[in-house]
Amino acid sequence: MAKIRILSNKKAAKLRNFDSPKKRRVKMPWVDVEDSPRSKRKQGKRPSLNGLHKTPNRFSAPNGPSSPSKSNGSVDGPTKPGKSSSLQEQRRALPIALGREKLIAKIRQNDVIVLLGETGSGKTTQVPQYILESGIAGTRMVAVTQPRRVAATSLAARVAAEQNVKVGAAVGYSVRFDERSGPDTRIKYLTDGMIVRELLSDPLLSRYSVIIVDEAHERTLRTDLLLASLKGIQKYRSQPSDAKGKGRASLLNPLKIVVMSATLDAEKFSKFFDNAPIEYIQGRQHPVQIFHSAESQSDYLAAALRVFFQVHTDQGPGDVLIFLPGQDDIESLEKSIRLYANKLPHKSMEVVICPMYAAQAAGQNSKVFNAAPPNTRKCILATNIAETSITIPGVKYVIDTGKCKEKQYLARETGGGFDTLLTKDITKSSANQRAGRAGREGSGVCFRLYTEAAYNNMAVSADPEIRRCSLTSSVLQLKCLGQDFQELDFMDKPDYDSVVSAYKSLWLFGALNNSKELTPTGRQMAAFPLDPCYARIVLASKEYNCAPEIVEIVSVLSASSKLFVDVSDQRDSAAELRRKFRHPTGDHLTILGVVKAYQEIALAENKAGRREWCRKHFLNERALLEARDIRDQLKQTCARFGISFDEGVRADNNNDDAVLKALAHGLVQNSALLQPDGVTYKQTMGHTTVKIHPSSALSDRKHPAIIFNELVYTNQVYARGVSSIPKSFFLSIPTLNQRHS
DNA sequence: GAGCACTGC
Repeated sequence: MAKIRILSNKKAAKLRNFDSPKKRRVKMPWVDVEDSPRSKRKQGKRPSLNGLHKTPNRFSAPNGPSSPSKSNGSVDGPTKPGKSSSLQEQRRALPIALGREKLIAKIRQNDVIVLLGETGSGKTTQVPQYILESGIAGTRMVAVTQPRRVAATSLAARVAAEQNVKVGAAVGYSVRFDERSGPDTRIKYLTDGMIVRELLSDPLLSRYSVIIVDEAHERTLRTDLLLASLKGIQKYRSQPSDAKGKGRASLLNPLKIVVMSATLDAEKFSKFFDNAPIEYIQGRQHPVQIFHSAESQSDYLAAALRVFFQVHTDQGPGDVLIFLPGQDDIESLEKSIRLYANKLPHKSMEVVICPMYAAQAAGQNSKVFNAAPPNTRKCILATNIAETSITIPGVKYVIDTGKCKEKQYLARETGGGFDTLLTKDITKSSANQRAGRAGREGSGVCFRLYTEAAYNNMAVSADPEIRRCSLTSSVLQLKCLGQDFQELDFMDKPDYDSVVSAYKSLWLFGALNNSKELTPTGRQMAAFPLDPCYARIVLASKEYNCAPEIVEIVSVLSASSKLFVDVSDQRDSAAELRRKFRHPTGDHLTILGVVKAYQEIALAENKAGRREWCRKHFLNERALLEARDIRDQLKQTCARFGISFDEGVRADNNNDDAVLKALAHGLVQNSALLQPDGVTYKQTMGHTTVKIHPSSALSDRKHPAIIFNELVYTNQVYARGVSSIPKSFFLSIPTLNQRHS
């Protein structure tokens, strides 16, 4: 069966035309593809092609070239200086250089300014240097925060080169696992998570005289937390010394804040900082011509397929980037494009399809970064990964479905909440960012598979993370600063239920006592760079004497990449190979088994051998390596609290019970009991009925009681990362009845 | 019977 997606109007399942005031008609030489035998349609899922052949697509004319404005995590400005060309010349040629003196004056006069700069304006590399060169920073440091690590490190490298110093000297960076800064460092690029960590040990950020918050429009939870804290810190540091009976504040320079953002929501930042002045910096992005669909598309996959071949057959050279919401759409579109590409006349250009999403195995997407061979067009099918984190060379055409998947935390008054992961319409800011991907190297074209009216109706930017995430970790961090989350002045108020559910979780962990005060346990938990529930598990492992095992497991769970890679066409053989790692109690001990096996291989094999072993077993080595770094970091924190690693991970499995008991301590809220139907489970705390996710080692078995890492609602509520525990374990865990002093 | 993207002294 062909897969038909109905989005809005069932009757509109027939594909509509693209219409244009300019009557821009495009011929579709591939119309005969519709004549492919029906039998072939059965092979694999792919979009409905209803009406595909009937009328040519037409796009409405753009409102002239557009220069999308959201900047991305990569280095602003030219990034490949010729060996001999002068970096200083390049600096002077940047759009921002013209306004240098004015900008310096503005920053000198104001405690806060909001800086709007388009991609390519050079704001992220130049403003810190201007501040330093003008002497505004005094003797302290300039911090530049970034949401992503790669951005922080590559920006530092660029600016160090411009200053003609080594990274770690006058210009440095600080990201997790990697710090390059020293006593001489004056400009420091760091992740927003890192500066929030610094806040915990230095609540006034006394090492800095200027904080530049870059990419503020992304509104990560940590950026919002930082902005809220900065407001208070700034007030405190500008007080006269006797105002609060403490002299300490006056010893510090007043703090200057520069908020850098995309153009769309600058007013909001300005208002938040008492109407701080807004400065605008012209960008230098190549023009991107934008076409909107004349009518809304009920089937974005079919529409994307049509438009791709339209571009492929009618337009000049240049790679095509198609934005899709998720892996299944990518795989399905890949099959369709492959099928129809084979039916093109021989003289046409070849098509190389590059799927791109985060769960891919290492190296699976390497061809995307190589230039396409002669007479070949790359077609990149990507999720949001290509929107900000990865820049793909050669892209001239963007096809934007207007959809993405977004995680949203649904807090409940009882029993904790769960995440939803649903396909949603993108935002204006995201749409502009996607279009901008066509103009990285030259002028480009973006085809939007939605109407101009739909674009105008989009939200300006995504709901800030503070309204979409669990707040448990942030509430705990603020508690360590002696602050209560709900008393802080945030740009957007968090959802009340989320705050309540965060406090409740922390109380259940014993991190807060009955008076909502931080306990010693809570302070210890906050010291771990972990989700609070995992931090609780690590602390519990001391009691049960299984810290080595727990830390291995928690490290893998905390790694950003998934341990098991998914190659959907080899799903069966992958499952077969994984069976030998499968532990009867479930996913947690299965992970431990994989880590142990990898460590044995690591002793016996060289780098290539290890990589081959991972590939053969469908394991993501990147996840294992990242987990190793996390483990080493966690061991250091453990050492501070007397958690011992002397015995190491036991070779036999007779510590399994202890491991499961420790896990249960952090996952109290994530537990469920088998229902009489023998398929679904009911939360022990809360009323949600859940199923075990099919990727779990336990999915095809029945267990009276389970604990799990997370609940995600996609088309059902699934428990992921599941282990079976004896019901009696619940008795040993702190529950609602237990009081904390 | 199925997985948007980031991040942490």
